[in-house]
Amino acid sequence: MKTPAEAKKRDTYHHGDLRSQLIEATRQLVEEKGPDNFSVSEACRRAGVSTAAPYKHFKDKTEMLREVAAAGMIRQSEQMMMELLPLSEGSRARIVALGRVYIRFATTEPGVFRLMFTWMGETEDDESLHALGDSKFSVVQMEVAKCHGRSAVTDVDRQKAFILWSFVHGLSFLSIDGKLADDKMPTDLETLLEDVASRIVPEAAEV
Amino acid sequence: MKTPAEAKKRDTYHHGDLRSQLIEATRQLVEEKGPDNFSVSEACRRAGVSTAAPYKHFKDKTEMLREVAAAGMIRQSEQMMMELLPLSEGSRARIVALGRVYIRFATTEPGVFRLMFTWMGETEDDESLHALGDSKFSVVQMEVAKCHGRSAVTDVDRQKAFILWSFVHGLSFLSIDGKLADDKMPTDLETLLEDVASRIVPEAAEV
DNA sequence: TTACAATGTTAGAGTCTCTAACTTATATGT
DNA sequence: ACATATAAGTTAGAGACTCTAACATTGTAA
Repeated sequence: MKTPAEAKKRDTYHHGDLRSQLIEATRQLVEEKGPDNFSVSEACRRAGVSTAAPYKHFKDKTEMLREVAAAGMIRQSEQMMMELLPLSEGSRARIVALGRVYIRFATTEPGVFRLMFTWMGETEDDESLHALGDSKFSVVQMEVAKCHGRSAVTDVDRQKAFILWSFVHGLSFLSIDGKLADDKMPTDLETLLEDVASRIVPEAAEV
Repeated sequence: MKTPAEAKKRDTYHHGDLRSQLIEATRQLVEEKGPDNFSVSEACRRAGVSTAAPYKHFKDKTEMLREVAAAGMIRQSEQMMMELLPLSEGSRARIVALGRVYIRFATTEPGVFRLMFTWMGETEDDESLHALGDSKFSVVQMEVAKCHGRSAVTDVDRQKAFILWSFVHGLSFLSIDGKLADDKMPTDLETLLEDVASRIVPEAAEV
């Protein structure tokens, strides 16, 4: 008598993999409905458990969303590192690549991206999200330093990295808000990134 | 028998100024609790009316928040225009001023600022919010053109304005997320804005 | 194997959004 | 001035949601 739309009923009392499946359901829902319209109930329906089940694994709704946000942070970092691999050290192409991947993540997973920066301003958040963000910033700082042929990061590098980060961060939001539509922008994203990078960091480091 | 904490009871059946007072209560709550934790019920309590009253003035919760967001857009625009007044035409100081006010608004009213860009990505939003944002962008485009001694906006101006906007937009978010704390940034905001502006627009227009 | 810890369940309290039906004040037409 | 329509409140309540309490089932370890 199970409805077709209903998720497969378990034959075992215990789910076996509920925690991670709830996180995945949460991620999907955040993407589909937006971070605001996510409900624990619906995630439970997708995972095929009662609405009380999540509270054996998470303190509350916020903690579930925080898990998704943290996973997003890590996923974005990994993508950035991946893109860096084939590019030669100290080249400006690496700076451009970091920006490109940052924005690609935002446009590919706008819901999660928004979520990642939703609670940033709140005081009660744990440090882990901030730490994950800071580590990404450190990478950019390092790349800027290397573009100048330095192995240690100076204040100038920090400032330049911050400018680049702000630009890319803002561009990401404007993109998912539809401001990067073709009729708004004269040039494409790649040209834009190149343009900005060229104004901040030198062409190549003198070895 | 009225509790002291309770809002003053009306002697008239009709409130008289409910719509605007609900908007103001909403604005305050968005600022105090954040856009996510706002509830219509609490706004009603503040305004001293029943929880059904708002629905005579607004379609739903979203429409109330949208009003606050739109008012924020306008307020921010006004502040930007205000700051522009005493500065001479075509000077780069005007560009810097626009950025400074943009960020000042974000840090002064972080709740409303977040709210303004919360629904931007959603498809069902009406055009008014986008239109308000676009008009601000147009101002920046004009200022960039004037810095180059042009009276009409070219594609180059558009692109430069977009870069500036992205930067300032991202910087605003990073600021309210605590990334602009003293220990993170070597220089102050004003220096940073000057630095960026100098990389995008020329010092002064040749008349 | 027997007790305990982990992980499910149902029931329900409390909150929220929004609608329906009703009530009161205000505005309008003659 | 008076009747009446409309605007703007009210209470009651449906339906959804978060989270807790108490109970049920399963896995694990002494």
